[in-house]
Amino acid sequence: MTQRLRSLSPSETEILRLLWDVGSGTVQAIADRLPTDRKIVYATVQTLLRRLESKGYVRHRLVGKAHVFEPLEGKDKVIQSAVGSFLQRLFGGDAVPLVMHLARHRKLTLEDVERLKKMIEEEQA
Amino acid sequence: MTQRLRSLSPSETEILRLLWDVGSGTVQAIADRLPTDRKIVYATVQTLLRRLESKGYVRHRLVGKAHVFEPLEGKDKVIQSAVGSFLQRLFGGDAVPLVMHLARHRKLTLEDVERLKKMIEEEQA
DNA sequence: TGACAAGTTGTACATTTGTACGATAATTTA
DNA sequence: TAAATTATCGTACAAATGTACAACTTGTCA
Repeated sequence: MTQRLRSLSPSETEILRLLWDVGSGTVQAIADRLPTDRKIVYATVQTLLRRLESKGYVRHRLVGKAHVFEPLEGKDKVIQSAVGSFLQRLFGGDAVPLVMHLARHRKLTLEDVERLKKMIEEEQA
Repeated sequence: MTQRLRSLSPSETEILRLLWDVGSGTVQAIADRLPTDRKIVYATVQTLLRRLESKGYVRHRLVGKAHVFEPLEGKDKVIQSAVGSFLQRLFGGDAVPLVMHLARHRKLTLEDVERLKKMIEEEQA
């Protein structure tokens, strides 16, 4: 019985994403990938990783003295839940206004949309 | 000097969205629009509206004994900021994986994408 | 072998968040 | 006009969040 996914705070989510990006890494490795304008210290990243671990999203193993963390929960599952609640909160669950917003603010190119279209056509087949 | 937008908590965002939907309304009116599975009482909605007011997102005027709340900040500005930080947190700022996710999970139809495409073409003109 | 560096652990703590009760005031109704 | 209703206001409070210091441990290098 896989224990219910506990909710992720924004900062935790941020850190978890960085971990997905690298696959696995030490506290230091994660801290290094923070955008330069994101000013939190090593110890804070460490705390967030600990919390992610206690919530069951990551685990670590020892490599020498260092803890190497790696994601546990499937990325897609986490994203689905995050996107779902975000969508609910801000748009009542409807994705359309969100993508319209993205388009209006030039976050999507024509090529992106072409790929998107292709993907949906395949899904339907 | 319009004071910096203070951050919105998830619950506050949820309530603010409902207020956008109705344009303006009393605490009761907002509470009534909550999805039935969202179990928070009148008093809680009231607190959230008060907090939204103290953060400068809404204001109220008296109509009889009741407080009628209405949004202050432009919806688009708030959405932009919310979407922006969400995107940053979960996808490092790139909108493409987000829409791909939506497509894969059938949150978007072909017609949606057509409209999207048209919109982008117009934007570019 | 003794000091330095790199890590971890325990702990802390102010703020924000989620949620709501009880008291009070005004309004309607019987 | 007394009772019921409807609202607000002040306040509360536990939990989650964001952020981080200080102490301890262990491996490494001079």
